[in-house]
Amino acid sequence: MSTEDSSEATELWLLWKRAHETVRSAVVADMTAASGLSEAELSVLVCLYESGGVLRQNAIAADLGWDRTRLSHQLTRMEKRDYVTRDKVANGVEVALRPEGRRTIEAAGPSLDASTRRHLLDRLGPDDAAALKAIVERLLSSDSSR
Amino acid sequence: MSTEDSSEATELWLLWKRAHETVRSAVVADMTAASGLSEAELSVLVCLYESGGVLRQNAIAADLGWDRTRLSHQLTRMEKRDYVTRDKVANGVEVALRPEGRRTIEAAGPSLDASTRRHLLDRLGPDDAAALKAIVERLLSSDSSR
DNA sequence: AGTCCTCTGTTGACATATCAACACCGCCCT
DNA sequence: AGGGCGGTGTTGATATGTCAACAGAGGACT
Repeated sequence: MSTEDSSEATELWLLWKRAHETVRSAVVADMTAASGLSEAELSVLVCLYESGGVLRQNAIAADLGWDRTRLSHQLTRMEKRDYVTRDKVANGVEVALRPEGRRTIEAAGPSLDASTRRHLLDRLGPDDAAALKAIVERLLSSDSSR
Repeated sequence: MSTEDSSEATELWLLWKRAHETVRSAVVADMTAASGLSEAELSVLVCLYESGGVLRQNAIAADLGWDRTRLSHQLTRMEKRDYVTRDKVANGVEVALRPEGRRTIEAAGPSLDASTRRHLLDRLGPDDAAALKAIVERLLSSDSSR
């Protein structure tokens, strides 16, 4: 860095982005090696799995902070891979985890834990980890667009 | 959220990703409206601009945490839009900001400041902002892959 | 009934990201 | 010289994300 022209807000945003990108690429590389899942597939599968295996499409989008279009395309791809099914239901679409998807996400879980611990949790001390968690939770709860 | 199966590390990572995605989509929407720049173009232009307008391709990739391929494709697109030029130089390629790129990033700066302040800085208190900054800086400085 | 909303999801065109393979250059080594 | 080797960048195929336009269901209003 040299001229340092950004405002405080922009500077924080750029730093945050860079840190996020760094951790993300490391974790994604691990996950691709361990399970063959892409980041997007993993996000959707985790979301479904943690909610018991069935969710409205809309709920997934809200949960991940994705837009409708992106999720729609992603689910189309995941249907082809037998990870999920879609069923029309009153005023929406219900997405359900299929056995292949469940098997895959269950197999990927431990790798994900190890990877996130190595690239994120262990690099922060316990104090920073707790602080970061509190901060992102506050950020999410103050989000007007959800 | 319901069953809560993730480890502490995975849970923190998912929360962080979601918060990042939320802020990102809001900022990107603002920037697209204000300047027509995509997130990727903005990142590269900011990086170049803050370094005085000329950087080795490799340095940009390191600075942004991107991989070579991604940056190469991105620069190809940005050359077509007259934002930057590429020149072969001893052991690498030098990327330079062109007038069109400089003009665009200078015009976008204030919008970016306003947007990041609104969607990030103002949602954190001053304390949280300082804490987040310290955390990401520590994360970045402990990164072994750079 | 009809019309007008809003919410939800889809589609196709296009922008962007990723992966594997390749090309080039400078350096070290013998 | 000749032969590896690591660092740097490119290319094309493919996967993924974004945008604008559309489709359909249901609710509110007259």
